[in-house]
Amino acid sequence: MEEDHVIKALAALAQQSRLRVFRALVTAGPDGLTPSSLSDALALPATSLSFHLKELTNAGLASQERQGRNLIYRAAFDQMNGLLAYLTDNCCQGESCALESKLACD
Amino acid sequence: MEEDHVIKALAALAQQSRLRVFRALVTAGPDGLTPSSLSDALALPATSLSFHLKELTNAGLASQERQGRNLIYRAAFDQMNGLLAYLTDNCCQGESCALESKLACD
DNA sequence: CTTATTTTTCTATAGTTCTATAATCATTGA
DNA sequence: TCAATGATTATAGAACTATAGAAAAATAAG
Repeated sequence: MEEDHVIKALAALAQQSRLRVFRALVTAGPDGLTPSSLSDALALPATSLSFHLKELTNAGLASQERQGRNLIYRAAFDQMNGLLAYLTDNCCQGESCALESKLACD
Repeated sequence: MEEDHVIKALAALAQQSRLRVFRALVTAGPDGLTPSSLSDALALPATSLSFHLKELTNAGLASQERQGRNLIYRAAFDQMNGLLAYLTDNCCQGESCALESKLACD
């Protein structure tokens, strides 16, 4: 993943409502969630939720699909993998991070 | 790591100059770097650099120590570990992330 | 003590983000 | 077509963030 893309993804997650939305999408798994169920679960006004879902989508961390009258949002697991890979590779090589992941595999 | 702390750390990294500064600190390892060497390496004005170092420090991702006339900044590897642990545990459980880390250990 | 060096703080400005309200678009069913 | 439901867009104001130059604080050396 490129630096610009990483920054967008980090910025997308660096906000309480969006981090919660993303966690909810991750927990929901491949089935995804509709805005209305997210709105109920997280007690967010629909209009705020829509704003944040758009941010997550623009950052590539969520995808949108229409099913009839509803939209389904899903976490983009591959993007999240890419983000984590970048952070472990580029921001953790100096010391304990690399060490720990090696240890975890012994 | 708590949600608030995670959000601060993500926000601290979600900016080009700061991500670069942090990467440089990580690469430098336990020796750390002075603001002047960072300023040279990244072509950042001292005043901007100071602002961003402060942000990283406030987020707990860097530490500061004085050595005579110079300051030494170091990456906080433990905090970065905590951040990565939170993201893998809370934002990646649904599907491939957990899977991949398991596979990596086989 | 004075001066030079390193780094931070102050101040001002420009730009971005978040939130809420109101209006609009898209889909379904009567 | 018309109304109802699900969701987004538009807009505006408040709060926050980024940048840069000038001034100030901390330290070391002469």
